[in-house]
Amino acid sequence: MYVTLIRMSTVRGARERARIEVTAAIKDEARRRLADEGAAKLSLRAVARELGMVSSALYRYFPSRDELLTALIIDAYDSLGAAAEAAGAAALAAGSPPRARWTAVCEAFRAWALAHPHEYALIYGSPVPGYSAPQDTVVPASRVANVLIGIVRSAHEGRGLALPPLPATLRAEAGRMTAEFAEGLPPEVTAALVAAWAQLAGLVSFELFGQFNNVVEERDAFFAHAADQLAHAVGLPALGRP
Amino acid sequence: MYVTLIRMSTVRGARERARIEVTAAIKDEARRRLADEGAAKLSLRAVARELGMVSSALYRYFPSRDELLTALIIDAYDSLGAAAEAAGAAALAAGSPPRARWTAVCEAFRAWALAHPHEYALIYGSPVPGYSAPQDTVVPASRVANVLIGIVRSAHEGRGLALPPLPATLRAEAGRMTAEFAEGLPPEVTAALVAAWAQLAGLVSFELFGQFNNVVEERDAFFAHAADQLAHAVGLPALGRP
DNA sequence: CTCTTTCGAGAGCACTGCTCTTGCTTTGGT
DNA sequence: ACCAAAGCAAGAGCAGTGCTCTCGAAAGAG
Repeated sequence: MYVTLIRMSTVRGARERARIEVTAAIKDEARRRLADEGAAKLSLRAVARELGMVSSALYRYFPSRDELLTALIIDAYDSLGAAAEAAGAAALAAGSPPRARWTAVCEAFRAWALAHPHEYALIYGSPVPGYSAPQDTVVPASRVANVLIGIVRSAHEGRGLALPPLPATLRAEAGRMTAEFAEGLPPEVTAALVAAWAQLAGLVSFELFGQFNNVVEERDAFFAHAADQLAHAVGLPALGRP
Repeated sequence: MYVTLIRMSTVRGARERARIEVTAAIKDEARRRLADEGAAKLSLRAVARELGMVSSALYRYFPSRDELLTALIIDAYDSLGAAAEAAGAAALAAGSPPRARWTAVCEAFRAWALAHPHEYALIYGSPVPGYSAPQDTVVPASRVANVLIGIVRSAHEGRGLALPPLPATLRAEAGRMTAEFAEGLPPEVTAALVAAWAQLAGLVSFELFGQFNNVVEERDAFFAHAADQLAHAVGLPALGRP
């Protein structure tokens, strides 16, 4: 059994090695074309042409165009999640207080989105196919959220966060959400956290999708302030008062 | 000149009448197919087929598929804007205080989105074509924002809204935004309002695009609370204290 | 009644996702 | 070392797409 696991993760032969390489090459080329012209115009034939193979050969690696897009979505979630985790870890290593760590992660989120607009659109824009959310995407999708949860949790463990009580209609739901993925947090904080997560994406989406054109000019300063207000909304204490 | 204006708005002859009717029929059928299968799968040929005409004839009415989509986008903005305006006017007529009017408009926004998911995705999701935002869309696009601005402005004129001061980096920008489309509001409120507008869309988008699947179950209660918190963030006083 | 504009129909081009069949190469068991 | 099995690339082909062009008929203007 142990040996089997080892052999599963190692490269068995030239054939499997080639398959891995070709799969990666397809995804790379697809990502390049995605960055150039967006998901709508991503065509399997063009990817195959660019790779010097015929389009039908590509179906040995991805059973359909949607499956290729799903693979790109998972990679995008992982890339964005890694960026958020790195920003959180760096801020933690620098000894920043929770609120500064929160805004650092928000800034990293936005920076990644600005650097990979089409990949961001792929994951946080409108779902391109018949909006199928395969189970493979839920784990990578939760990485960003988990970073934010971790920051708020450490702040709560440190000095205790308090927010106004929830309306009666939301108390059970907030308790359930807390038990499910934010154990230890006050239910009010969990509810605020989930909302802040969506609101963060709303801010970035509006900037990226042109909704802020002719409205917001100083994007950096505007986002920094909005992210700080988001931190306030989840109960993180303001900086300056230790 | 007066006669000319009259004749511009009236129907000149059978030919123009037919053109208007056919144009409307094309948009209706396109909207129907959009609601069924989404913008990605909307095909001119299918629309023409359903209307009993040949695809090339459709190009007499819309020069390209993207132009048809743009027309649908404008209509969607107008429909959503009308829904928001109606909700705001109804709450005003009922004598509701600003904070209740704010949440009423937010609820109307969400209700419209849930009722027209693909049209919502068209305007607030990722831009489908080469992300062209024609100038024709900016006026209808601002209707929702104007309703929210109006509510906050009336609240400010009533008793004066106050929010913590802005960071220095944002003061000039907030002043510019205020002068441009929110005359009379404190700059801090204008900045919070623009952020809240994007955050509102973020909340709705997350629900609609499946990001809340397996996370938020009680969507109605969750959104109601989040919208209320948004009202708090722009400085609207809480209910219960007149 | 003419002449011009407008419109629908059809053919056609270049492209797409996807399937199926045909051979070639690598692999794993005997 | 051999040989069947599996994996693979290539090509042809199907149904569909956006869009262009030409042609004949209908409607409006003079």
